[in-house]
Amino acid sequence: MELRQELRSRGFRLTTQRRKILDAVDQMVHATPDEIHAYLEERGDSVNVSTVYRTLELLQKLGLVTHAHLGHGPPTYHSTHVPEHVHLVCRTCETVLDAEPSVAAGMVQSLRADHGFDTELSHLTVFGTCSECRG
Amino acid sequence: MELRQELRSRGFRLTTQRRKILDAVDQMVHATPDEIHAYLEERGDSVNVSTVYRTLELLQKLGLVTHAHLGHGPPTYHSTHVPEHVHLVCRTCETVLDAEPSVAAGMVQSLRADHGFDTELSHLTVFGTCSECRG
DNA sequence: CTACTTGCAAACTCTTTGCACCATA
DNA sequence: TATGGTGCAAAGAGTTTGCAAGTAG
Repeated sequence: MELRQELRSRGFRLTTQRRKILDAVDQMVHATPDEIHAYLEERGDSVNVSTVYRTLELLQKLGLVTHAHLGHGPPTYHSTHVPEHVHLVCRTCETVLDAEPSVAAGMVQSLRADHGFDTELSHLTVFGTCSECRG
Repeated sequence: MELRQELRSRGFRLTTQRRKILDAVDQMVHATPDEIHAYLEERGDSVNVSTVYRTLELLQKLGLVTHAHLGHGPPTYHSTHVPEHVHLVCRTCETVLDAEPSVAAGMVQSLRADHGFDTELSHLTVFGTCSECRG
């Protein structure tokens, strides 16, 4: 199990809570800390909120999850098992769509060439209006 | 004065606070509500925090300011007088750079063509690593 | 056993809201 | 002077932290 190894190799312990939280992130695809907490609660796998926050930070340090900011609210986490993608957030209906990283290829190149800036694609959120809401 | 007209035409009043807050946003270029509040405080132009929040929301509705999310924290406001630009945020040193909207032209086209998605460029924040931090 | 983890509760930060008083038009 | 606006204080979300008790290794 990947989780166990990542943890042990850095002196951390594998606990029930850590396994449950990583499972939840894997299954939920896009989830905020609160949503993860609620999800586990529902399934009777109650884990304290502080533990959820501490664990997400740890899993992120281990490279097993990442997060993106999909608007005003709390950050959204996803498993790094899910293929990398760009988030499109509609500011009218709040819907979140995923797009292939390739759409941003040109921008990534320009930013590297013109600004020496190395873009983190999995963290990219594009705000705008979706086709539905453009009418 | 643009502000007065925008307000009056929709039945709002021009108050000292509203003028001060818009001035602050114009001058600070990138600022969170708290920073705006602190900035005014320092200059002896004390305005209550709730008024700062209420006013920013109003100014945004009037199209005089916009905001972007530059990370975990509160949203960052800027005057719409400032030319439209894309934000580059370094996740290592937290620095915020601005880039010309043209870097994203390709992405905007792809998203429109492939997803019918209309990108709001002034709201675009790209996370990554700046040249300094790449070493 | 021992050090790492968790749960709990309290503290904090950011933001919103209700209400009496104030000021613009 | 009639609304609309402000300040204040309190209430709320979301997140962090200190500490005693629990548990993996």
